[in-house]
Amino acid sequence: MTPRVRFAPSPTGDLHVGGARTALFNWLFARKTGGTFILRVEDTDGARNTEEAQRGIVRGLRWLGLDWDEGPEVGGPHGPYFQSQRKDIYDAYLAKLEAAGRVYTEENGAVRFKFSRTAITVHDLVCGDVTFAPTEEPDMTVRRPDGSYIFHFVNVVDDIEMRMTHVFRGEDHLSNTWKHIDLFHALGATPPTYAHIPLILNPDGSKMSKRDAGSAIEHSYIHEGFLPDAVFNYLAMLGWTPRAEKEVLSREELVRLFDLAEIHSANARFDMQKCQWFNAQFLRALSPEALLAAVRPFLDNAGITIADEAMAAAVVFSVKEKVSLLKEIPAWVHYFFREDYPFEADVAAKLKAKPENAALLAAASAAFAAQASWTEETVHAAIEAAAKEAGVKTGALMPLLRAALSGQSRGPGVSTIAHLVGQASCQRRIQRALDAMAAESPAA
RNA sequence: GACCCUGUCGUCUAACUGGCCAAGGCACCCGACUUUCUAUCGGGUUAUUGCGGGUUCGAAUCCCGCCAGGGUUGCCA
Repeated sequence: MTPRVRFAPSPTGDLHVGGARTALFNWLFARKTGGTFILRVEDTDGARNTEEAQRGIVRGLRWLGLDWDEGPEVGGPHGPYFQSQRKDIYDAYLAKLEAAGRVYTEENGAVRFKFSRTAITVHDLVCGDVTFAPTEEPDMTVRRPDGSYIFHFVNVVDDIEMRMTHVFRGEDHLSNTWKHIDLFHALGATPPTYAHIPLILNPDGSKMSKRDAGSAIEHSYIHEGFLPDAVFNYLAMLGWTPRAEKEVLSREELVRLFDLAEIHSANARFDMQKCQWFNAQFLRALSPEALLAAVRPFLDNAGITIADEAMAAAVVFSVKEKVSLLKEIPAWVHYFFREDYPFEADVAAKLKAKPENAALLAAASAAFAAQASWTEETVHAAIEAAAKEAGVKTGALMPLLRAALSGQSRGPGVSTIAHLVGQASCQRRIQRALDAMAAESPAA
């Protein structure tokens, strides 16, 4: 029997890291074993579910590349995949429970499931055998007075109906699993194989909830400029360590290495810095074109207009080792795309620091103007020659040129900047800097 | 409160079925290099493996107790 696993979110809010990680482990298992990954929307609580939340979850899963084989948008033989559309099925299963004498109706109409009140053992792939003593809890409500059904019931019914073989979910469900097993037995079905994976905690060890940093996929990752593969990689390693020499791994490598038995049983704390480190690693591995495509929304958002695609790709590529998040890139490259960039305070001060700076810049400008070929190498050579002729070290001229050409004190190599903005622009940029220096330093 | 899970450097984790100075990544600190850096290179600090007992020649690994964190205990999922 090929494995069938599912991710069953409730659309009450954004896709949460915990949920994303649960989906990811299910996906990894399915892809590893050649099984089927199903997405089922548990929207039985009409009062709390929203259409927008549901779309957000789908968006988040797609962004992470967690494609499902059955579920919303793709269909499948066991649909519908929205619990809100499966009432007839639940009614039928409730009738089974009735026939077996395992339910009773209260005065207000709510229906409760009679627990067997025997010891129940959960055979968990991560936690081992966990035995729960006969319960003293009140019987469990499975249907509300208004006819809608409760999570525990529909979850079990759908796992039976959708032929789930394994159920991998957060450890917060472990304590309730005996109820599900009780239900499976009452319905004459065999429970799936369970694996309860550890929860993700905040850095301080408290429970990570909706509003905590790093909790929402869309807000904390997509909008911040993370790469899907990087988040995928980091999430996979929260609670699991692949047996590999390295930890920066591709999706394919992660699938190949995945082993459910290696998942830890201790909760993991979320480390945003490590997550960003992963992102930096993946960022550097991107080609100029891929990097440009990824950063484009952030460039657009910063009001940067691109005229030359190849040049833009080379530009973002030149700063890829300076950043760890895509959203940081615009601040590093904006001056490449405009010539009215501001001179940062310390940069302006540096330019005016020495009276001879103007002459040095003018010399460099003249050297640039004389260039017949314009490659990074020839530009570099021209700068060195200009410095030598002026009697200063190359290291003295470089910072001045950087300041004049970019208005900033940080960035890619000066030759790279000069080469990318082009010969003509270099002339204009240096002249503009000279003008600014003259205007702001009447005394000199 | 009861029940369940867990407890190795700040953090994520290693350490074959008990056996070499408890290993690595991230973070941090220092140094070097460089035209800049949130880059790169080099080096380094941080753990009596939650605490206390016990078993053993030997325990992070096994047993007991305690403590701490998390979870569950809903007509939420």
